[in-house]
Amino acid sequence: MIMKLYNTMTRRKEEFVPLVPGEVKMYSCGPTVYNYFHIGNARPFIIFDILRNYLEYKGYKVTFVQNFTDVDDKIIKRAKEEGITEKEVADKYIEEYFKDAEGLGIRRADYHPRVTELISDIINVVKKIQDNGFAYEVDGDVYFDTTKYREYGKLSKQNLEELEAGARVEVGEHKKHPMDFALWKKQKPGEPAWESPWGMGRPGWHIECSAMSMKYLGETIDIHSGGQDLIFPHHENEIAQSEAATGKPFARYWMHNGFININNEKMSKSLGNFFTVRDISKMYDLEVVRLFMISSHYRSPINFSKDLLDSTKNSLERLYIAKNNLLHLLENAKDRDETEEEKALREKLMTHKDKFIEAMDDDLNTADAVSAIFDLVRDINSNINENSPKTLIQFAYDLYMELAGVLRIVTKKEESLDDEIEKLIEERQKARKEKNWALADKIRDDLKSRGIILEDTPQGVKWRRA
RNA sequence: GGCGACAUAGCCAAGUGGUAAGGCAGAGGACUGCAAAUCCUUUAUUCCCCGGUUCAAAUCCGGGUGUCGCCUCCA
Repeated sequence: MIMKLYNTMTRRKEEFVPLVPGEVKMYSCGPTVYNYFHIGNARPFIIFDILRNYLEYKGYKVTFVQNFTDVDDKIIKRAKEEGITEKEVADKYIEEYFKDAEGLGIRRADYHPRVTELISDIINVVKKIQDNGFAYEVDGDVYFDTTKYREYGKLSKQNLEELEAGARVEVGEHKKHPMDFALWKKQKPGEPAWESPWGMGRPGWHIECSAMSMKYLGETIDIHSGGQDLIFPHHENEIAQSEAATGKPFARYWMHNGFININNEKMSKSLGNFFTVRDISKMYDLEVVRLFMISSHYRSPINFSKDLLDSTKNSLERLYIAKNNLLHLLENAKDRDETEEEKALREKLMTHKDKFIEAMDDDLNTADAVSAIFDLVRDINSNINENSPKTLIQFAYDLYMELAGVLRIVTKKEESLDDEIEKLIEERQKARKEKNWALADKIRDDLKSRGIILEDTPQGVKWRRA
């Protein structure tokens, strides 16, 4: 079936048909690496990682690019504060990005370009724009001339006059129009700079994404994504620059995720409701955060709180218990032919996969996809037990892991126990055989206080971590 | 002023014309030596309010109300 995606450009769900059949080229705006990334940054990283996975699951060859902005005012400021170089700041937080991203189950992109590595490519794009008559230089700064680009505002559905009314013009800027923006910024004392046809300077903020997208994916790409706040001005400017440079459409589908609020308020440092993923990782397994993010639709605004994470943690627990039950059943399963009824069960379980795919095809409705997994889990729990044949258990397990794998949840393996605890469990089993319930319960309570929960099942004792 | 989003049970959240998914929390039951896990039952005559269209609306239209966001760095 054909997938539908909501395209910000047309404000409609559209059938997704890539430019080259079977191949998808996607670019997602990445972090400015001056700090640990926060829970709001995490949302697009997770969502578009899942989009990428799902497109691959559907059989597309996906090329995915996500940039690191490693030259920018915030990085320069940070470097000055800490008395280290801009590169050291960027290197550190790129490394930290990968740590947190891995915890969240986010795969690395095919390319993670850094601005400082592509300066000459960026300069070339700026030159092209200037050669095409869409940019002008004023004393070492190069600005994009928005009045020359007739379609300016097509993504955010604004026109120049309206924008002008709300615009703020900084003193000392030499722009011809308030909405013009810098492609190249003249060096200021003490700032990192590179040689260019306009003298020493550094790229403006928006140009890097245009240059990187073109370099790794070509002049027209399939999907460009990011947070809703990037629609204007960042993505609007990217479109203007790129199309002014190439004369070709820049991206065919624009996808934007909704914001995360804290108690219905925007997260900001001044309100003191700012959470980095690193902070959260100290209290929760980050897989909980991943499940939380995909439990609602990516375009809806969502609230974030500890209570919501606690609730999600319990949901995830249910999924893990189901997985581990299947593994446990598999260990001692009987080899025998399936009955007609059991064969019919396979069909029933497959209906959940259909629902899953239908949901994902509908503009990445992960909330519905997750509910399909819960439906599958319920059917598995109700119908598969210690009497089920091995082939059926394996089938259920594989199906479950296939769907969970697309979302990259329920990925962790069961850990092993240390010898001391193994011994206590054996001791308890012995006590139970002798009907020494007092001792058996005492051992169970002791283990519980050490974070090990025991369950007595028809196939013997099972354990899990609290 | 311009552009836009959201409002569904105690909480979270799908559904967007055909009679309210799923999760968490709670209650009752089955199972168990007792638990845990699991399963079953139960929790919205109703989807912010008021009109309208329709055989039929949470879903479409009009008008309100409330909350939030972008237009300035921002996911």
